[in-house]
Amino acid sequence: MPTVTTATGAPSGSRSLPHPAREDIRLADVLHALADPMRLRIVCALAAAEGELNCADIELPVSKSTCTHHFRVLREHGVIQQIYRGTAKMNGLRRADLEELFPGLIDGVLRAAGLQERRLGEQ
Amino acid sequence: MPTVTTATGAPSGSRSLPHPAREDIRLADVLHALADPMRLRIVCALAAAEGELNCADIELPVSKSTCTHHFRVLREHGVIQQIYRGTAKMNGLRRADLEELFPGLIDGVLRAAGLQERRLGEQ
DNA sequence: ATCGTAGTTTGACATTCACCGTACTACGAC
DNA sequence: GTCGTAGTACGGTGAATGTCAAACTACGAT
Repeated sequence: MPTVTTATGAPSGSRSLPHPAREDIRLADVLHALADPMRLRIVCALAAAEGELNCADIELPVSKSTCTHHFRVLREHGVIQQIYRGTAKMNGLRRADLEELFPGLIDGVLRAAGLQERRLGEQ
Repeated sequence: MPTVTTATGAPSGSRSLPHPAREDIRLADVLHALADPMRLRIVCALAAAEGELNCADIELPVSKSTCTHHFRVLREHGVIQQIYRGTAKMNGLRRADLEELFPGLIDGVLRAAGLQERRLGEQ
């Protein structure tokens, strides 16, 4: 048998990743996704790099599988979008969708994260 | 032996509740505290009522003990402050502290919650 | 002193979470 | 084809979470 069939029947060769539609994104889910230091770092890094980053560009003090886990949480809760680009997986903030649903929220969180880092770093 | 001694040695008759100092409040903790539909409702209610509310003023579809739990999470993570006033326990948002640490954050969350409620309610 | 009201505490339970290591898959380059 | 690299999937572990019911405590009113 070929090794190609995926459980979901999705075509192999264009690995697709499920993203919630904009209208299915919930505030509590977004907050939950952001309520983890690791994921907060990821989101800050994505925001800082205006464009897309691959997973390895953000070095985190956790294992590869844990890293995958955090990126998936962010994607499934609607905070980032991920697409395969060759062998890499590029990640980007869903700024437009989040801004439309919860205007100002992400910027507020990012700003708060920056302020806290400065405060704790210099103390 | 009298029944009055509390485990912590706190004087009975002025039941005291531990609150984190402002500088100990962490963004991830605040987001985590807000990342629950029940607690979001509590916070919205407290924000709407400019002053203090006792626990029972916010009716939630959960048991009394679960309610206690959620209020404690909010307090221990620095989102609300609670004080005993006779037989009632009054709750208030720690607006000033949060505003100083994370300016605009709470308002952003509250606004997002309002927008989402309107969006989901009318659809 | 007794009672009702408001909220706590405890213990339990099912679920979820963050984390890991190992085995695996998909892709590009050689 | 074969190999290396990037990331996934699986299985597991210990801790935290949201929930409840039942017994309890503190306070004010009667």
